[in-house]
Amino acid sequence: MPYPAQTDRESIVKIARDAIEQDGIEELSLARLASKLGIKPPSLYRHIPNKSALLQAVVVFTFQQLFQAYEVAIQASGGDAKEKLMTIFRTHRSFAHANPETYVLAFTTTLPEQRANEQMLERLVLPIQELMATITGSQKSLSALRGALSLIHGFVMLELNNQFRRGGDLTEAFEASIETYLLGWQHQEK
Amino acid sequence: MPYPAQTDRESIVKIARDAIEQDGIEELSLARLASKLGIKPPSLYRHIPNKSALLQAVVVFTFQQLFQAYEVAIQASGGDAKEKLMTIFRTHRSFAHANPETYVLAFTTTLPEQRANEQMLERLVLPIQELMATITGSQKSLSALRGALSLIHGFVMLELNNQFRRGGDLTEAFEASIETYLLGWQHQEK
DNA sequence: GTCTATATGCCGATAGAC
DNA sequence: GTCTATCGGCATATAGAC
Repeated sequence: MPYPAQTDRESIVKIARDAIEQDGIEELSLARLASKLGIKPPSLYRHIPNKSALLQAVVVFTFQQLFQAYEVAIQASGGDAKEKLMTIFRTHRSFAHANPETYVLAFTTTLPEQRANEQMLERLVLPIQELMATITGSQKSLSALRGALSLIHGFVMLELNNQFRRGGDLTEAFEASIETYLLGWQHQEK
Repeated sequence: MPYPAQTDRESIVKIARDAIEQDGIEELSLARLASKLGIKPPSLYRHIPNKSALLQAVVVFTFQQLFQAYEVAIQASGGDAKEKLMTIFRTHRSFAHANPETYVLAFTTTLPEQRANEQMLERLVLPIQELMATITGSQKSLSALRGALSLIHGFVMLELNNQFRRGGDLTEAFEASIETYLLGWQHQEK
Protein backbone atom coordinates (compact mmCIF):
# COMPACT_ATOMS: atom_id res chain seq x y z
CA MET A 1 0.00 0.00 0.00
CA PRO A 2 2.37 2.70 -1.14
CA TYR A 3 0.59 6.09 -0.83
CA PRO A 4 -2.41 5.59 1.41
CA ALA A 5 -2.58 9.13 2.71
CA GLN A 6 -4.78 10.68 -0.01
CA THR A 7 -5.40 14.15 1.15
CA ASP A 8 -7.15 17.01 -0.56
CA ARG A 9 -7.33 20.75 -0.43
CA GLU A 10 -10.30 20.86 1.90
CA SER A 11 -8.65 18.64 4.49
CA ILE A 12 -5.46 20.67 4.30
CA VAL A 13 -7.30 23.94 4.88
CA LYS A 14 -9.27 22.58 7.82
CA ILE A 15 -6.26 20.99 9.50
CA ALA A 16 -4.32 24.21 8.95
CA ARG A 17 -7.17 26.14 10.54
CA ASP A 18 -7.17 23.84 13.59
CA ALA A 19 -3.38 24.03 13.90
CA ILE A 20 -3.48 27.83 13.83
CA GLU A 21 -6.22 27.89 16.44
CA GLN A 22 -4.34 25.48 18.70
CA ASP A 23 -0.75 26.69 18.49
CA GLY A 24 -0.98 30.20 17.06
CA ILE A 25 -0.25 31.32 13.54
CA GLU A 26 3.46 31.80 14.16
CA GLU A 27 3.82 28.10 14.88
CA LEU A 28 2.31 27.00 11.57
CA SER A 29 4.91 25.76 9.12
CA LEU A 30 4.25 23.67 6.05
CA ALA A 31 6.59 21.05 7.49
CA ARG A 32 4.53 20.72 10.67
CA LEU A 33 1.30 20.79 8.70
CA ALA A 34 2.50 18.02 6.39
CA SER A 35 3.53 15.99 9.40
CA LYS A 36 0.00 16.26 10.86
CA LEU A 37 -1.38 15.02 7.55
CA GLY A 38 1.07 12.09 7.42
CA ILE A 39 2.77 13.33 4.25
CA LYS A 40 5.98 15.12 3.31
CA PRO A 41 6.09 18.91 2.90
CA PRO A 42 6.47 19.03 -0.91
CA SER A 43 3.34 16.93 -1.32
CA LEU A 44 1.31 19.91 -0.12
CA TYR A 45 2.16 21.69 -3.36
CA ARG A 46 -0.04 19.30 -5.33
CA HIS A 47 -3.01 20.92 -3.61
CA ILE A 48 -1.98 24.51 -2.86
CA PRO A 49 0.26 26.90 -4.78
CA ASN A 50 2.06 28.28 -1.70
CA LYS A 51 1.71 29.10 1.98
CA SER A 52 0.16 32.49 1.37
CA ALA A 53 -2.65 30.98 -0.70
CA LEU A 54 -3.25 28.43 2.06
CA LEU A 55 -3.66 31.20 4.63
CA GLN A 56 -6.04 33.00 2.28
CA ALA A 57 -8.11 29.84 2.03
CA VAL A 58 -8.22 29.68 5.83
CA VAL A 59 -9.47 33.28 5.83
CA VAL A 60 -12.25 32.46 3.37
CA PHE A 61 -13.21 29.40 5.41
CA THR A 62 -13.32 31.51 8.58
CA PHE A 63 -15.64 34.08 7.00
CA GLN A 64 -17.88 31.24 5.80
CA GLN A 65 -18.04 29.86 9.33
CA LEU A 66 -18.84 33.30 10.72
CA PHE A 67 -21.58 33.73 8.12
CA GLN A 68 -23.10 30.39 9.12
CA ALA A 69 -23.03 31.43 12.77
CA TYR A 70 -24.91 34.59 11.77
CA GLU A 71 -27.53 32.53 9.92
CA VAL A 72 -28.17 30.31 12.92
CA ALA A 73 -28.40 33.34 15.20
CA ILE A 74 -30.82 35.16 12.91
CA GLN A 75 -32.98 32.06 12.64
CA ALA A 76 -33.18 31.77 16.42
CA SER A 77 -33.61 35.47 17.15
CA GLY A 78 -36.87 37.17 18.00
CA GLY A 79 -38.03 40.56 19.22
CA ASP A 80 -37.69 43.87 17.47
CA ALA A 81 -34.88 45.01 15.18
CA LYS A 82 -32.77 46.16 18.12
CA GLU A 83 -32.99 42.79 19.83
CA LYS A 84 -32.20 40.96 16.59
CA LEU A 85 -29.13 43.15 16.12
CA MET A 86 -27.96 42.43 19.65
CA THR A 87 -28.29 38.71 18.96
CA ILE A 88 -26.09 39.00 15.87
CA PHE A 89 -23.51 41.11 17.69
CA ARG A 90 -23.34 38.67 20.61
CA THR A 91 -22.87 35.87 18.09
CA HIS A 92 -20.04 37.77 16.45
CA ARG A 93 -18.27 38.24 19.78
CA SER A 94 -18.79 34.58 20.75
CA PHE A 95 -17.32 33.50 17.43
CA ALA A 96 -14.24 35.60 18.06
CA HIS A 97 -13.86 34.12 21.55
CA ALA A 98 -14.19 30.60 20.18
CA ASN A 99 -11.80 31.21 17.25
CA PRO A 100 -9.43 33.96 18.37
CA GLU A 101 -6.44 33.16 16.19
CA THR A 102 -8.32 32.70 12.93
CA TYR A 103 -10.59 35.66 13.74
CA VAL A 104 -7.59 37.99 13.95
CA LEU A 105 -6.06 36.40 10.86
CA ALA A 106 -9.25 36.88 8.85
CA PHE A 107 -9.69 40.50 9.84
CA THR A 108 -6.05 41.50 9.37
CA THR A 109 -5.68 39.92 5.92
CA THR A 110 -6.63 41.66 2.71
CA LEU A 111 -7.31 39.15 -0.01
CA PRO A 112 -5.60 39.88 -3.33
CA GLU A 113 -8.75 39.32 -5.39
CA GLN A 114 -10.57 42.48 -4.40
CA ARG A 115 -13.86 41.39 -5.91
CA ALA A 116 -14.12 38.18 -3.93
CA ASN A 117 -13.09 40.02 -0.79
CA GLU A 118 -15.82 42.60 -1.16
CA GLN A 119 -18.54 40.12 -2.06
CA MET A 120 -17.73 38.02 1.00
CA LEU A 121 -17.86 40.99 3.35
CA GLU A 122 -20.99 42.38 1.75
CA ARG A 123 -22.80 39.06 2.12
CA LEU A 124 -21.76 38.86 5.77
CA VAL A 125 -22.91 42.36 6.56
CA LEU A 126 -26.19 42.41 4.63
CA PRO A 127 -28.49 41.28 7.47
CA ILE A 128 -26.95 43.86 9.80
CA GLN A 129 -27.38 46.58 7.22
CA GLU A 130 -31.08 45.83 6.77
CA LEU A 131 -31.75 45.82 10.49
CA MET A 132 -29.78 49.03 11.01
CA ALA A 133 -31.81 50.73 8.28
CA THR A 134 -35.03 50.09 10.21
CA ILE A 135 -33.52 52.00 13.14
CA THR A 136 -31.79 54.88 11.40
CA GLY A 137 -33.75 55.28 8.21
CA SER A 138 -32.04 54.76 4.86
CA GLN A 139 -30.54 58.26 4.82
CA LYS A 140 -27.77 57.67 7.35
CA SER A 141 -27.80 53.87 7.29
CA LEU A 142 -24.35 53.43 5.70
CA SER A 143 -22.61 55.51 8.37
CA ALA A 144 -24.65 53.82 11.09
CA LEU A 145 -23.70 50.39 9.74
CA ARG A 146 -20.02 51.28 9.57
CA GLY A 147 -20.05 52.58 13.14
CA ALA A 148 -21.77 49.44 14.41
CA LEU A 149 -19.26 47.15 12.68
CA SER A 150 -16.41 49.27 14.04
CA LEU A 151 -17.76 49.12 17.57
CA ILE A 152 -18.21 45.33 17.54
CA HIS A 153 -14.95 44.53 15.76
CA GLY A 154 -12.93 47.05 17.77
CA PHE A 155 -14.25 45.73 21.06
CA VAL A 156 -13.38 42.17 20.13
CA MET A 157 -9.91 43.10 18.86
CA LEU A 158 -9.02 45.07 22.00
CA GLU A 159 -10.36 42.23 24.11
CA LEU A 160 -8.44 39.51 22.26
CA ASN A 161 -5.21 41.48 22.45
CA ASN A 162 -5.54 42.14 26.18
CA GLN A 163 -5.83 45.88 25.67
CA PHE A 164 -8.56 46.60 28.16
CA ARG A 165 -7.11 47.16 31.59
CA ARG A 166 -8.29 44.91 34.35
CA GLY A 167 -11.46 45.57 36.25
CA GLY A 168 -15.13 45.82 35.35
CA ASP A 169 -17.28 43.39 33.43
CA LEU A 170 -16.40 43.26 29.74
CA THR A 171 -19.73 41.77 28.75
CA GLU A 172 -21.50 44.59 30.53
CA ALA A 173 -19.35 47.15 28.68
CA PHE A 174 -20.08 45.38 25.37
CA GLU A 175 -23.83 45.35 25.91
CA ALA A 176 -24.05 48.90 27.28
CA SER A 177 -21.90 50.41 24.52
CA ILE A 178 -23.87 48.86 21.69
CA GLU A 179 -27.24 49.62 23.22
CA THR A 180 -26.17 53.21 23.76
CA TYR A 181 -24.89 53.47 20.20
CA LEU A 182 -28.23 52.26 18.85
CA LEU A 183 -30.07 54.57 21.23
CA GLY A 184 -28.06 57.46 19.86
CA TRP A 185 -29.20 56.69 16.32
CA GLN A 186 -32.81 56.51 17.45
CA HIS A 187 -32.51 60.02 18.84
CA GLN A 188 -30.50 61.19 15.84
CA GLU A 189 -33.26 60.14 13.50
CA LYS A 190 -35.72 62.72 14.75
CA MET B 1 39.51 51.75 9.67
CA PRO B 2 38.05 48.40 10.49
CA TYR B 3 34.65 48.78 12.23
CA PRO B 4 33.48 52.37 11.84
CA ALA B 5 29.72 51.82 11.90
CA GLN B 6 28.95 52.30 15.64
CA THR B 7 25.24 51.93 16.14
CA ASP B 8 23.07 51.75 19.24
CA ARG B 9 19.71 50.38 20.34
CA GLU B 10 17.78 53.58 19.73
CA SER B 11 18.98 53.90 16.14
CA ILE B 12 18.18 50.25 15.50
CA VAL B 13 14.63 50.62 16.78
CA LYS B 14 13.95 53.75 14.76
CA ILE B 15 15.40 52.37 11.55
CA ALA B 16 13.42 49.17 12.09
CA ARG B 17 10.27 51.26 12.58
CA ASP B 18 10.88 53.15 9.34
CA ALA B 19 11.64 49.95 7.45
CA ILE B 20 8.39 48.37 8.67
CA GLU B 21 6.42 51.45 7.70
CA GLN B 22 8.01 51.57 4.25
CA ASP B 23 8.08 47.94 3.17
CA GLY B 24 5.65 46.16 5.50
CA ILE B 25 6.46 44.02 8.48
CA GLU B 26 6.81 40.83 6.45
CA GLU B 27 9.73 42.36 4.59
CA LEU B 28 11.72 43.13 7.74
CA SER B 29 14.57 40.68 8.26
CA LEU B 30 17.54 41.19 10.53
CA ALA B 31 19.78 40.81 7.50
CA ARG B 32 18.08 43.67 5.66
CA LEU B 33 18.01 45.78 8.80
CA ALA B 34 21.73 45.23 9.42
CA SER B 35 22.44 46.17 5.82
CA LYS B 36 20.61 49.49 6.27
CA LEU B 37 22.74 50.15 9.35
CA GLY B 38 25.97 49.29 7.54
CA ILE B 39 26.75 46.31 9.77
CA LYS B 40 26.49 42.51 9.59
CA PRO B 41 23.47 40.69 11.06
CA PRO B 42 25.19 39.14 14.11
CA SER B 43 26.27 42.60 15.28
CA LEU B 44 22.63 43.42 16.02
CA TYR B 45 22.70 40.94 18.87
CA ARG B 46 25.05 43.19 20.87
CA HIS B 47 22.12 45.63 21.16
CA ILE B 48 18.97 43.49 21.15
CA PRO B 49 18.39 39.97 22.51
CA ASN B 50 16.36 38.77 19.51
CA LYS B 51 13.97 39.84 16.78
CA SER B 52 10.88 39.56 18.96
CA ALA B 53 12.33 41.99 21.52
CA LEU B 54 13.13 44.41 18.71
CA LEU B 55 9.52 44.35 17.52
CA GLN B 56 8.34 44.91 21.08
CA ALA B 57 10.59 47.96 21.29
CA VAL B 58 9.01 49.25 18.06
CA VAL B 59 5.59 48.77 19.68
CA VAL B 60 6.59 50.76 22.76
CA PHE B 61 8.04 53.50 20.56
CA THR B 62 4.82 53.62 18.53
CA PHE B 63 2.67 54.04 21.66
CA GLN B 64 4.98 56.80 22.84
CA GLN B 65 4.55 58.57 19.51
CA LEU B 66 0.78 58.18 19.69
CA PHE B 67 0.79 59.56 23.23
CA GLN B 68 2.76 62.60 22.10
CA ALA B 69 0.29 63.16 19.27
CA TYR B 70 -2.51 63.10 21.87
CA GLU B 71 -0.68 65.68 23.99
CA VAL B 72 -0.28 68.07 21.09
CA ALA B 73 -3.94 67.63 20.13
CA ILE B 74 -5.18 68.22 23.68
CA GLN B 75 -3.03 71.33 23.96
CA ALA B 76 -4.52 72.72 20.76
CA SER B 77 -8.13 71.70 21.42
CA GLY B 78 -10.88 73.97 22.61
CA GLY B 79 -14.61 73.85 23.10
CA ASP B 80 -16.60 71.60 25.39
CA ALA B 81 -15.75 68.03 26.42
CA LYS B 82 -17.43 66.61 23.34
CA GLU B 83 -15.37 68.77 21.00
CA LYS B 84 -12.16 67.95 22.87
CA LEU B 85 -12.95 64.24 22.54
CA MET B 86 -13.55 64.60 18.82
CA THR B 87 -10.17 66.30 18.47
CA ILE B 88 -8.42 63.39 20.20
CA PHE B 89 -10.29 60.81 18.13
CA ARG B 90 -9.45 62.59 14.87
CA THR B 91 -5.83 62.68 15.98
CA HIS B 92 -5.91 58.95 16.68
CA ARG B 93 -7.28 58.23 13.22
CA SER B 94 -4.74 60.54 11.56
CA PHE B 95 -1.93 58.79 13.40
CA ALA B 96 -3.14 55.42 12.12
CA HIS B 97 -3.30 56.76 8.56
CA ALA B 98 0.22 58.18 8.83
CA ASN B 99 1.65 55.02 10.44
CA PRO B 100 -0.53 52.14 9.25
CA GLU B 101 1.98 49.30 9.53
CA THR B 102 3.27 50.13 13.00
CA TYR B 103 -0.24 51.02 14.19
CA VAL B 104 -1.48 47.53 13.37
CA LEU B 105 1.67 46.00 14.84
CA ALA B 106 1.27 47.92 18.10
CA PHE B 107 -2.41 47.02 18.52
CA THR B 108 -2.03 43.35 17.60
CA THR B 109 0.95 42.71 19.89
CA THR B 110 0.60 41.81 23.55
CA LEU B 111 3.76 42.68 25.42
CA PRO B 112 5.06 39.92 27.68
CA GLU B 113 5.57 42.23 30.67
CA GLN B 114 1.93 42.74 31.55
CA ARG B 115 2.61 45.57 33.97
CA ALA B 116 4.41 47.75 31.45
CA ASN B 117 1.74 46.97 28.87
CA GLU B 118 -1.07 48.10 31.16
CA GLN B 119 0.69 51.22 32.38
CA MET B 120 1.36 52.34 28.82
CA LEU B 121 -2.26 51.84 27.76
CA GLU B 122 -3.62 53.45 30.91
CA ARG B 123 -1.46 56.53 30.42
CA LEU B 124 -2.61 56.80 26.80
CA VAL B 125 -6.27 56.50 27.68
CA LEU B 126 -6.40 58.70 30.78
CA PRO B 127 -7.35 61.99 29.05
CA ILE B 128 -10.13 60.23 27.14
CA GLN B 129 -11.43 58.66 30.32
CA GLU B 130 -11.65 62.00 32.12
CA LEU B 131 -13.48 63.67 29.26
CA MET B 132 -15.88 60.74 28.89
CA ALA B 133 -16.70 60.92 32.59
CA THR B 134 -17.92 64.50 32.19
CA ILE B 135 -20.41 63.25 29.61
CA THR B 136 -21.60 60.00 31.17
CA GLY B 137 -21.06 60.57 34.88
CA SER B 138 -18.67 58.35 36.80
CA GLN B 139 -21.21 55.53 37.19
CA LYS B 140 -21.03 54.18 33.65
CA SER B 141 -17.79 55.83 32.58
CA LEU B 142 -15.74 52.65 32.27
CA SER B 143 -18.18 51.04 29.86
CA ALA B 144 -18.52 54.31 27.96
CA LEU B 145 -14.75 54.60 27.67
CA ARG B 146 -14.38 51.03 26.44
CA GLY B 147 -17.06 51.54 23.82
CA ALA B 148 -15.44 54.73 22.58
CA LEU B 149 -12.02 53.10 22.28
CA SER B 150 -13.62 50.16 20.48
CA LEU B 151 -15.43 52.39 18.03
CA ILE B 152 -12.31 54.41 17.16
CA HIS B 153 -9.93 51.47 16.98
CA GLY B 154 -12.38 49.23 15.13
CA PHE B 155 -13.09 51.91 12.54
CA VAL B 156 -9.41 52.44 11.90
CA MET B 157 -8.65 48.73 11.71
CA LEU B 158 -11.46 48.02 9.23
CA GLU B 159 -10.37 51.01 7.20
CA LEU B 160 -6.67 50.03 7.13
CA ASN B 161 -7.53 46.48 6.11
CA ASN B 162 -9.84 47.57 3.29
CA GLN B 163 -12.86 46.03 4.95
CA PHE B 164 -15.35 48.77 4.25
CA ARG B 165 -16.91 48.30 0.88
CA ARG B 166 -16.58 51.10 -1.59
CA GLY B 167 -18.88 54.08 -1.60
CA GLY B 168 -19.75 56.81 0.83
CA ASP B 169 -17.43 59.13 2.70
CA LEU B 170 -15.43 57.36 5.40
CA THR B 171 -14.66 60.56 7.28
CA GLU B 172 -18.36 61.33 7.37
CA ALA B 173 -19.10 57.87 8.76
CA PHE B 174 -16.35 58.28 11.37
CA GLU B 175 -17.65 61.65 12.55
CA ALA B 176 -21.32 60.69 12.52
CA SER B 177 -20.77 57.39 14.36
CA ILE B 178 -18.75 58.91 17.17
CA GLU B 179 -21.06 61.89 17.59
CA THR B 180 -24.04 59.57 17.70
CA TYR B 181 -22.33 57.32 20.22
CA LEU B 182 -21.66 60.30 22.50
CA LEU B 183 -25.21 61.56 21.96
CA GLY B 184 -26.48 58.16 23.09
CA TRP B 185 -24.59 58.45 26.37
CA GLN B 186 -25.97 61.92 26.94
CA HIS B 187 -29.49 60.53 26.67
CA GLN B 188 -28.59 57.43 28.67
CA GLU B 189 -27.45 59.57 31.56
CA LYS B 190 -30.91 60.86 32.32
C1' DG C 1 -1.73 11.63 -10.88
C1' DT C 2 -0.08 11.47 -6.13
C1' DC C 3 3.70 11.30 -3.18
C1' DT C 4 8.89 10.96 -2.17
C1' DA C 5 13.69 12.40 -2.42
C1' DT C 6 16.70 15.84 -2.94
C1' DA C 7 18.38 20.58 -3.32
C1' DT C 8 18.55 25.84 -3.06
C1' DG C 9 18.61 30.00 -0.62
C1' DC C 10 16.93 32.86 3.17
C1' DC C 11 16.05 33.22 7.88
C1' DG C 12 17.08 33.83 13.13
C1' DA C 13 20.52 32.74 16.08
C1' DT C 14 25.22 31.32 18.33
C1' DA C 15 30.41 30.83 18.93
C1' DG C 16 34.59 32.75 18.79
C1' DA C 17 38.37 35.85 16.58
C1' DC C 18 39.98 40.79 16.21
C1' DG D 1 31.43 46.51 18.84
C1' DT D 2 32.15 44.34 14.86
C1' DC D 3 33.53 40.54 12.20
C1' DT D 4 33.68 35.44 9.99
C1' DA D 5 31.94 30.99 10.18
C1' DT D 6 28.38 28.02 11.01
C1' DC D 7 23.96 25.88 12.58
C1' DG D 8 19.14 24.14 12.10
C1' DG D 9 14.67 25.24 10.23
C1' DC D 10 12.05 27.25 6.90
C1' DA D 11 9.41 27.92 2.14
C1' DT D 12 9.93 26.53 -2.14
C1' DA D 13 11.38 24.08 -6.72
C1' DT D 14 12.26 20.05 -9.43
C1' DA D 15 13.03 15.16 -10.77
C1' DG D 16 11.43 10.84 -10.58
C1' DA D 17 9.30 6.50 -8.06
C1' DC D 18 5.01 4.04 -8.02
